Amino acid sequence: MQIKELLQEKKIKATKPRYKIASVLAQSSAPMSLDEIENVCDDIDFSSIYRTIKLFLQKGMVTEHYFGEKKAKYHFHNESNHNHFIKCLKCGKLEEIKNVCIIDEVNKKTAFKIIDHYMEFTGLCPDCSKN
Amino acid sequence: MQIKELLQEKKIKATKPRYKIASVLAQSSAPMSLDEIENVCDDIDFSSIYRTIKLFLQKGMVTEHYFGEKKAKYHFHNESNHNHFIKCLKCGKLEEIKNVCIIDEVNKKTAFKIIDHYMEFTGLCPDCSKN
DNA sequence: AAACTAACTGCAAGTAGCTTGCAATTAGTC
DNA sequence: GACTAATTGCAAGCTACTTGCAGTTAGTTT
Repeated sequence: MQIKELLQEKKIKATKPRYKIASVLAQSSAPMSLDEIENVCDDIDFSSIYRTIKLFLQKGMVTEHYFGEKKAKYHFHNESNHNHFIKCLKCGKLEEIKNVCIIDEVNKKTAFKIIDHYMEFTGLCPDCSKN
Repeated sequence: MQIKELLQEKKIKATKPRYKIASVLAQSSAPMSLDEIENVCDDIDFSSIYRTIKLFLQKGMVTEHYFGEKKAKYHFHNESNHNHFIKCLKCGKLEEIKNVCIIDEVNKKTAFKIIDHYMEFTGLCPDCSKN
């Protein structure tokens, strides 16, 4: 789906900053922090990036994660992307894990009504486990 | 295991602040933030709590988590505790999920060598899903 | 297509949650 | 009980957001 149509669908006024931030996030396979977005969009003020991301979060366009760090990272949300990542202890690389589903098992173990979930795995990527 | 013996085993000088912080964490089933610890240990300076927690982290006595928040929470680590939590969207209550294991499945899906993992589920606890 | 206006942006100042330097204090050894 | 290296409290500093406000802009109305 094109960014323009997505913003229309979500009833978000399509300003230049929003268009650019959405494009950058949509094209990044790895979750990005606010200042990583700022580095790419150096013509946009940090506070505007911050407010745009908050808006995208409310609209369900991005998800927010803390990969064992105090800095939040944001990931463009779509059907094919299920928000399970694995992070390399050595180089910090984040990679998505697809088709892993544990919801049914968790549902059996708890009386909570599960609405969302998030998993984080840490290890060594193939390159780092060699050396 | 007694706190005193644990500190000895980890070769940590058993000062009063450390003893108290370890006791508080060991007795709490829910992960605690630094200022939640400070509220209970109001005679201990915040910076000492901070440094003690960093030490406990290095020694593998506690684990650090961000439950979709920018504030870190710390959880006493032991064999019976496997670090999978579920958080109520409405009241924020955190509850531990036991005996959920997905590591084998993730191992099949990725070339990473998995060293640690962490899962977070969000939903409504039984009380909150009633109202 | 120019005027209108409600929403958005940049700038600057403010806050929360950590993080560190240093002098006074203390646990564990001698 | 004296010694000393490690730990603590205090205060200052830093990082990552967060907010108020006046100028600007997208989308509608004329």
